[in-house]
Amino acid sequence: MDSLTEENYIKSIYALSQATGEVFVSELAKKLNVKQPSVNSMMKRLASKKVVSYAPYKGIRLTEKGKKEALSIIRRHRLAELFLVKVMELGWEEVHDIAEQLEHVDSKRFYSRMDEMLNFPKFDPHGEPIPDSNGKIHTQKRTSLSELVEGLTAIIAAVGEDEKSFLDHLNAKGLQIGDAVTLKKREPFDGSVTLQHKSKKEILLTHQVAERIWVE
Amino acid sequence: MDSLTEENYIKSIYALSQATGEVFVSELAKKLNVKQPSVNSMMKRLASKKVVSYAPYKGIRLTEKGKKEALSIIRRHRLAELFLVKVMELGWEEVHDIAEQLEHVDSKRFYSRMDEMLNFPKFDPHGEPIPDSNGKIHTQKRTSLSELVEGLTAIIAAVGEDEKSFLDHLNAKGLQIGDAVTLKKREPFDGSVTLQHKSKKEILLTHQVAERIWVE
DNA sequence: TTAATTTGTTAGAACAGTCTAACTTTTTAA
DNA sequence: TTAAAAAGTTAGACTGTTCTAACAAATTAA
Ligand SMILES: [Mn+2]
Ligand SMILES: [Mn+2]
Ligand SMILES: [Mn+2]
Ligand SMILES: [Mn+2]
Repeated sequence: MDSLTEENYIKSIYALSQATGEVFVSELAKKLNVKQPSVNSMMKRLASKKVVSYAPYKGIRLTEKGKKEALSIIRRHRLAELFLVKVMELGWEEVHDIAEQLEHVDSKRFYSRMDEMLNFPKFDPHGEPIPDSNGKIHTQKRTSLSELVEGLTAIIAAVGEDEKSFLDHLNAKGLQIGDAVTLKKREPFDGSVTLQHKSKKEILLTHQVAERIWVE
Repeated sequence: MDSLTEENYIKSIYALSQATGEVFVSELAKKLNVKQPSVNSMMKRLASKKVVSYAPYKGIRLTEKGKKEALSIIRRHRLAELFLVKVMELGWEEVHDIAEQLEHVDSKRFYSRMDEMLNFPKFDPHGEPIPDSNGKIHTQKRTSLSELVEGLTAIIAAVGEDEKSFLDHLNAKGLQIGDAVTLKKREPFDGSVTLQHKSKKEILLTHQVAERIWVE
């Protein structure tokens, strides 16, 4: 079994290596708020556990075993988030921090009951896919609001971040998963976008925000 | 804030010092499955945090601050157990181990939602009282089945243990909180008791089991 | 009331996880 | 293509938690 600390490293390695298949020590250190030598010694440990493969001065990659573990942690995190929203009626902006803790609870029963109560859900409250119990995850590629063609209407499918401050911002703008929005105008100067929302209101988002909203 | 390890020490000190107000190093060591010197150094740490008061070779006692912290942990544990039974429909025999983990989750919202969903409950699934959010707990003294007068009928109010093996045994005997039982006979030789149960069945319990069942 | 036993303490080591300082390798830019 | 900057590594120290070995105090039994 992995310690809480090891689980957090594994999860971060998975997240940061999504694009290229590998992460660098410096990136991991920044993400986890530790110094590089800490990452270094943890990589030795995880390599000896066959969770990552890594050669000095080269990028870090998860092994098959490591990927399995990562997906299992992500599954627990996302199931927990959805449970907190659907069953416990907490806001989508407040569940991430609690799920960071619940994901480390060691109990098959706890998670299988969540899964049942939620009727084997496929997406978390932020639109992220929930890996199934075998670690299968279907990642469909989505368009970001920052690249949606002007004049088109699309449905908000996911948000690329679940930090409270970002979600508070979306709450303030009145945007939620599932909402239909029409892209009225994109400013060429700064990439900010004006949306027509079902609420009739016009909503202005900066590029920084728009690029974190995925539509279908 | 206390670490998980510190919280577990505090909870055990509270439990073991219930009767006399103090615990001994040897008792704590046994309960926590550590050696005496480990307890010793943790007591120094907790004393410096003003959580316990303790002088070398004397018993260990919680300070007022320590008692508050203990009751807060116990509240979280028991709320979690009840939540797991009532909301998540797990069995009373399987919730203790999960609650051992959930009690360390740091989130007021998580626990206040549980409290609301359960309608501010007073007892956990094993009949133990749940301290309120100010740390008030009402401990009523109860009679053990091992000292109930022959011929009398009483209601099972609580069980003095929540280990899976013990509760599995009660499940097998068909006993639950709230059940009415009549004490038919107590064997003078070994203290075992025969009960008349609402299910019509006669149930035989050893003294060891009977003394852990509290009735009103 | 002395001796044996039990209980508690100190000293010192170990492991997980982190850090700083110093050094090496790789990458980037002049 | 060399020099500066960035990234990675090693060594060594520190904290939290635990252990074993050795010793001291308190309790119990002879
Ligand atoms: Mn999250
Ligand atoms: Mn999420
Ligand atoms: Mn319990
Ligand atoms: Mn209980």
